[in-house]
Amino acid sequence: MGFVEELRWRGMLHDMMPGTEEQLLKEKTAGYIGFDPTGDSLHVGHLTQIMTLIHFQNAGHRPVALIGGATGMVGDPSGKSSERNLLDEKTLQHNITCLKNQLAKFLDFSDDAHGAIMVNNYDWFKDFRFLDFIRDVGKHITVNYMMAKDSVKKRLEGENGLSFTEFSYQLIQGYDFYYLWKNHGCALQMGGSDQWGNIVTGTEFIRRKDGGTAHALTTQLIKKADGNKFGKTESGAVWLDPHKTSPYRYYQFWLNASDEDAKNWIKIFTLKSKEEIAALIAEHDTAPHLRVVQKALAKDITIRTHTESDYETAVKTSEFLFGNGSLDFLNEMDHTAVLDVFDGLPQFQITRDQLSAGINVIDLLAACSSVFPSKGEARKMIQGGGVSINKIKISDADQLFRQDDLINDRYLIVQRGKKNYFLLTFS
RNA sequence: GGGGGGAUUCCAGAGCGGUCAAAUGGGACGGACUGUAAAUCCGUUGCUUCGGCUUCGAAGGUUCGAAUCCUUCUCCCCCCA
Repeated sequence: MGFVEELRWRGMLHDMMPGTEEQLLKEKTAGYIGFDPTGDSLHVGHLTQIMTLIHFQNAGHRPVALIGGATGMVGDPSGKSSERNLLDEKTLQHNITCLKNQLAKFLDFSDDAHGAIMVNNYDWFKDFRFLDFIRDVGKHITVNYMMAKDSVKKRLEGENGLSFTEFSYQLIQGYDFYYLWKNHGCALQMGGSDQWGNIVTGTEFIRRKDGGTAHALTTQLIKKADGNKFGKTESGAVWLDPHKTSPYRYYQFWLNASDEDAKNWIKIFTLKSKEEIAALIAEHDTAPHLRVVQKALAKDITIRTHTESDYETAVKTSEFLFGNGSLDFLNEMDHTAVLDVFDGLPQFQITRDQLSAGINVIDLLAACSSVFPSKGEARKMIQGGGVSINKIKISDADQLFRQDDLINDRYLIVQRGKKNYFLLTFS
């Protein structure tokens, strides 16, 4: 199956320039996607682009990951983002290394014909002088053309205006495409559908400057079925870096997908075949409460993002917390095993001697630990029936905890709401 | 350079000199119902030793009393040159 066809049945394809599919079927092609190194980790929002590159590579083409060391400094007006800060060289270098390591988990960066490569546009922009740029690049694209872009138009009509820096973003990205086309034979740029305008500026620039042909392909932006933004949870973005988002949380994020979302996402974020997915969905529909699609989705992505054993720990933890695992289970485990199960959950250390007089729940949760940011909030939540300790709902805001309330002689398991667990360790 | 408008609690956005910790909507969080779904309904959404305390761009001032009036400053937007 061709690359485009693959994206199509998976529901990932948004738009492409005429001739793109023909080009890809005709010969092995290099294609790129840009990533901004604004942070030291990618998050699930980037996963669509990563999957696109994986499919691209699997179809026998050469994926190019462009790290936007230069563009990241400028800020793409396509988002609602305002001006970005310049990253210093050191941070940038650090971020690039981190991103590369993450991408290397998903793509094959070996040296063969379709091995992925990674480039940084800072390399060709850092010595590009302003006068050279406006003469060699700016000359070929009219302002009229640039102003017609939706991203620009929106900002022009909006309240906040648009700085020249941001306005010039599409030229910079356009030049990237030209550079890769010229030097790496890169004939295709891919990206989210919000990148269409920027990508097309690139193909246009290539045509006007060198009379060359290049192609554009965009993918669907992922949204949740209820219209909310994909990839955000109460604790912020869901990162691929296990230190920022633990494998347990990562697993939970996918497991919590609604039925509708899971059925779409399993096509997008796993490499499972059409038949496999159809079978899973059919199975799911006969017994929706078992959530086989969510489980398959979460398993597949967790393993590919992290490791098999991370996945197993996440499942074990989930089963204990959400299943009917009794506290005896924990009491029987040794300390290290307990810590293993709770790996990835927020933990707080509290000194043991505070227990002798008994600690009030409110103090325990708001002062001794940061389960709640303030006592008032802790109290309100308890009154609202949203707090459990050791799986027992707290009904009295003045309840005291003592030595013998501890599990395994050192732990308290705090539950805020149904899904948020915290481990308090006394030492 | 000239003229005009604006800055309010996470966001958007009301706010008459007292009854404003500040309408309303969104978001977020919690509860009920469930399948750790969706939809729906309900509650909470500055801090508190529950007496109060600190908030409405910043600093001063007028008042018994100011988010609301005055002065200066900072920032933002729009229009004209």
